[in-house]
Amino acid sequence: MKNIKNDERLNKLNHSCAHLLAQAVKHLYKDAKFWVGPVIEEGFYYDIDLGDEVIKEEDIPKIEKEMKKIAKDGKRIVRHEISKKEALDMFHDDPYKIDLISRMEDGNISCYTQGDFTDLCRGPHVETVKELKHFKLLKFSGAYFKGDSKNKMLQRIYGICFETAEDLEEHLKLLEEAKMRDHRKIGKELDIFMFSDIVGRGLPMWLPNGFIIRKKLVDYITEKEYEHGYKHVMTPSLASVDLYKTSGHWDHYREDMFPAMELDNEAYVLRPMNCPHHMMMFKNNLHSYRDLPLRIAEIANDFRYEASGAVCGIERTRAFTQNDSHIFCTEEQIKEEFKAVVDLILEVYKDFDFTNYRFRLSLRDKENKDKYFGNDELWEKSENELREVLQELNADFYEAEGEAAFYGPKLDVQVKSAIGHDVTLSTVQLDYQLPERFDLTYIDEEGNKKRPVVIHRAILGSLDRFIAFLIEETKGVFPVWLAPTQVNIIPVNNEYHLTYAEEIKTYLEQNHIRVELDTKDEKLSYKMRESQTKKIPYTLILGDKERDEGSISYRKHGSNETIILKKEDFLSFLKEQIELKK
RNA sequence: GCCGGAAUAGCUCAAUUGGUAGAGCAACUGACUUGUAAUCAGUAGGUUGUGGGUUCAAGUCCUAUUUCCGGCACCA
Repeated sequence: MKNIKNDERLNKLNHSCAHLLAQAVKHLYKDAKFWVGPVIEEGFYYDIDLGDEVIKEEDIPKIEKEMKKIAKDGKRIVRHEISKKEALDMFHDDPYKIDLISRMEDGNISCYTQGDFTDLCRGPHVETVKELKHFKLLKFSGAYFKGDSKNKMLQRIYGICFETAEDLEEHLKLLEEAKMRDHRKIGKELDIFMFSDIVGRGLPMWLPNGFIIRKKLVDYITEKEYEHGYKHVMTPSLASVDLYKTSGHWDHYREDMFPAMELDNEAYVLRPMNCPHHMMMFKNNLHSYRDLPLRIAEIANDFRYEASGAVCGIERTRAFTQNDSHIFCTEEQIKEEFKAVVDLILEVYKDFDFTNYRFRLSLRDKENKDKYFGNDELWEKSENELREVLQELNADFYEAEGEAAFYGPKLDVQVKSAIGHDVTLSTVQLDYQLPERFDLTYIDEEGNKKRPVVIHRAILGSLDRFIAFLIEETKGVFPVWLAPTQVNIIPVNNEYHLTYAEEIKTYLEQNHIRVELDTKDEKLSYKMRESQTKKIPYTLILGDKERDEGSISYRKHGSNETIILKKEDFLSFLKEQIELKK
């Protein structure tokens, strides 16, 4: 999909189109006041204050029509520079513009005028509105002023503009195709998971197909972690409120936890994360510096009372499973351990053929320091440490302020979902705070008590979200080792070939292949179609020929080719693909 | 949580201005006995998310509520 922001010409077109949108809205809503209308990767938007009015679905075509009308009229877009005082005069009755202007420096304030509409803007813009021919308004919604939920909600309209009709059409087609990849759609079609109103919002139930995928992923990552020196543990899905008061989570996230279960003298909560349990596990022993790094891992169920508007399929749920780990190490070991985690992430992504991801160095918001534990010095230090490691790894990354955890900075691995959500798949976090709060210590070479550092990390992140992404990347065509059904057998004729088909089924089953035999009284082509739409990796056709020579003929999903192999050769061919990930 | 929208058969969707809820696929039954993406015929399937209300009459209008969808905010 085209990134509008990265293309100079498209950038101009879309920015100008945002002005065109504003002008059209001004024609239709006399009292409209405008906040900002930036270009984004997906096109542009404009945030508008319509007083008590809100944009409705039926308003969008009207606005679009007015935009076309103005564009056809073909006014020139004229730039003029004004002083700060002139700007303040010009927009004296517009609190939004005054807000912007007051934060600008005198001398380089520019405006753009097209016909009866003038907007404060840096530019650049296209020459005339006539150039804005191939645009579409895509969606609309409320959006908080300055992105703060304490502020008033403005009306936001999204759109996109292209140079040619073909480009626009192509883009709209891609958007449609992306919807077909939506994990919620495929998850339903392939019976991977389900939801139920009466079970509750955001609580996924994994159907047999989904369970196999989860189990295989758990086996995979557990084995991999053993290879990398992790020790797996198991801890309960709830804990006393005191535990979270100690960790600080109670103060920070109380509202986002399921409410406490209060008993006579006790109070428990469903756990929203596993760090505190693992901290206590570390504290269970006296540790020598020789024990470090200690890598405790768990496939852990967690529960978060996510805001109703945040819940999204299995991408964001209220009950989920983390592939979590806490690495307890000395300060000297941070870099090495951090690097090892990044290497592990890369290794895993390679196994899944993931290439569309970006590293994000998530830093604290310097304007809002009270949101975070710890002092400036420690934050500077840990942020620098992560940055240095990334540089040493030659990793391509971007920095994002305000994305850190309250206890430390993070390296997040960001991916885009089919419908365009920017989500975190994997994360590595550096933490000096929880060891302090839990008073964790180890004994160093000189026999002194020292404070360890904790690296929090999740590779598959939450299994749920990981599977959501996996579904969208593969379009439901899972690699053989993960596919719920690996082989589907279709006898040419039930009367003559069923016995042989059953024989092959047993043979494969005894060799741990997940196999189905389709005995339905339907045409071969009908069954082949079903086998393909269910996205089963291999479909076997067994008839006279195969029975007589003890062979199988298979067709790989998505291919038209039929290949005949001895059953033993087919088995080793399958095994090869399955073993690859172990 | 906030703004907007939606909810009809297992699934995907129809149903003029309020006037007897339909289709395709799936399921089931029967016929056909088939070599690589849909064989034919029949049967069954619904308190239109839920609760109130308006009306002679509500899938359709009003209201509350639940869930879902598009964004915003949030994301340990």
